[in-house]
Amino acid sequence: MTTAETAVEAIQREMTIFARRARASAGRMHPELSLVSYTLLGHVEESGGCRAADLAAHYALDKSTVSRQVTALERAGLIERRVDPEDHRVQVLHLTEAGAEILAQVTLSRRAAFRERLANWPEEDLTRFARYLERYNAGPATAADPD
Amino acid sequence: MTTAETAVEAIQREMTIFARRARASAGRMHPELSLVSYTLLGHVEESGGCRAADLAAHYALDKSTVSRQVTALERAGLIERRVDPEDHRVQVLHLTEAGAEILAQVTLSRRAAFRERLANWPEEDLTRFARYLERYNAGPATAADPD
DNA sequence: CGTTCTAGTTGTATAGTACAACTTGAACTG
DNA sequence: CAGTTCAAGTTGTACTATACAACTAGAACG
Repeated sequence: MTTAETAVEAIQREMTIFARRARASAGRMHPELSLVSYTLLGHVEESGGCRAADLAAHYALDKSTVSRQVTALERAGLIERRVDPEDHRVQVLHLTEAGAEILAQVTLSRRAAFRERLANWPEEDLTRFARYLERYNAGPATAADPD
Repeated sequence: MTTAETAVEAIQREMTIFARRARASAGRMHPELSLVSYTLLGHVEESGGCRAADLAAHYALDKSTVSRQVTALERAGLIERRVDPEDHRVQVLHLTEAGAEILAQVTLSRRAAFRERLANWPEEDLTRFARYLERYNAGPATAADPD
């Protein structure tokens, strides 16, 4: 086996480990927010207001799933739905103040966890690792994400 | 923000993206095998026969969850339970021939997917990326995996 | 013995998901 | 412009993975 093949296997193995851990912790990421609702909330913030259908498309989720997540986030007071005056079928989603706060808080606590985990890494390794991950994720969707 | 902080944020962001994709595809990784059952099956193979309690401990799953997964894998004919003659409470799990075949096949198809995704990477980047992932996963369990 | 520990199963509940059927509103078309 | 088709969301239903708690069966210990 070539060096490159060995490396690919190691990448596969480590990505699988990470994916498994991710899966295990996704539901209890934060008392307030699961991994899914965190990412949805984050997208609503970044986009500055988007539709449920945008979330479904972006995250490859069924519209019914998004509908229920949105319902839950609204019940929790983290987002609000504003009916588009141009098209009454559309609800534009916005963070509430509470939603923005929680999102910021969760982002900070996640960041602190990552910082801690990466605390002893030399800067050069951090930047290279970040570049590799970006490159990996930017790749075409294949069975390796992480199928 | 320092360069290192920027890199940590990028790592967090990319790991979150990966975790979300992992979660989305974990259930439909392969017609035969979900991500969880794949890893369980892999562990049974590596260990050369282990108990359900070992799997639960290793993957931080409840014993009831493992019990049901094992039941499903047995129903599918991929593993068999052998009652330990020394201790009748214990069932030692072994791959069946079919289980070993399916596991090998899934491993190959996953490897092919990773290979394809990483096809254009220079060997040096592959080995460095692999080292970074290993180092990341080897770190102490924290909220960043990927909590 | 009988108490306590261990391995695993089963009952029950919850979260997240998909698919299908439906509702409502918009847009297009003869 | 009426009728059809398209689009955005919701709701009904079902399934999977999960956890926790209660239980069963067997082992160990004293």
